[in-house]
Amino acid sequence: MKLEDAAETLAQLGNPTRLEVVRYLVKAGPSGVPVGSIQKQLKIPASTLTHHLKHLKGVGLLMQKREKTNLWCSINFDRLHEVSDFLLEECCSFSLRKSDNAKTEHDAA
Amino acid sequence: MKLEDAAETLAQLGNPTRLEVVRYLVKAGPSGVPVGSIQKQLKIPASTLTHHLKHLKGVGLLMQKREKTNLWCSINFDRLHEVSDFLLEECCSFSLRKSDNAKTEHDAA
DNA sequence: ACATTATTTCGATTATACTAGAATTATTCA
DNA sequence: TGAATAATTCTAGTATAATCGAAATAATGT
Repeated sequence: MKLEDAAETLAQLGNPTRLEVVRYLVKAGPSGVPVGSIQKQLKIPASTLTHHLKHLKGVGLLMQKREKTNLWCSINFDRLHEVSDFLLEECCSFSLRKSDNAKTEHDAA
Repeated sequence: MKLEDAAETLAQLGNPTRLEVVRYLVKAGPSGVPVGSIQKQLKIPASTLTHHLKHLKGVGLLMQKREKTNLWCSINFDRLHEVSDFLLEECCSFSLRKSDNAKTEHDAA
């Protein structure tokens, strides 16, 4: 995952309303929920919700499929994994040596 | 970790310049690097860098300690873990069913 | 076609973020 | 004290984001 993509995805997750939506969708599982259910449950005005869903879809975190009058929303779990992996990849090489202060490998150029 | 805190932290990580700084600091390891080194390496104007460092410090991702004329910056690995854990916690209950997820009929309209 | 329900677009307001040059402050060392 | 280096504050221009009501569109069932 490229840094720019990771940053963009993290930025979209970094909004309390959207993160709440994401959490709700994760709990809903792979089958997802209709837009209207999200709206009623989380009490987000319809136009505001559409706005945020567009953002989430834009970074590939949200998948949608229409069924009758409802538009079902579900989380792209793979994408969510990619992002958290991006953060973990960066720090896991040092996470096992958190107390190791002896080694210094900063390159000053 | 509270949703609001996670959102705020993710928002700070969701800026390309800051994420680049974070990546650089992670690579530098626990001992960290002076502000000036970050500035030269990543070619970020000093005032811009200070601005971003303030943000990262504000959400507890950055630790600083002065030594002589240099202000050494290092990543708070625990904090970084907390954030990625927040994302993982939300999706790990479904992470074993990723193939289900991939199979869902999602039209990329 | 018409009514019903679901969702989106429009539009306007308000707020916050990014950027970076110039001036300033802070720290150390001779 | 004065010079040198390091980092921050000040300031201002520019851009992007969040919010949500009202109107419009889409899809379905009768």
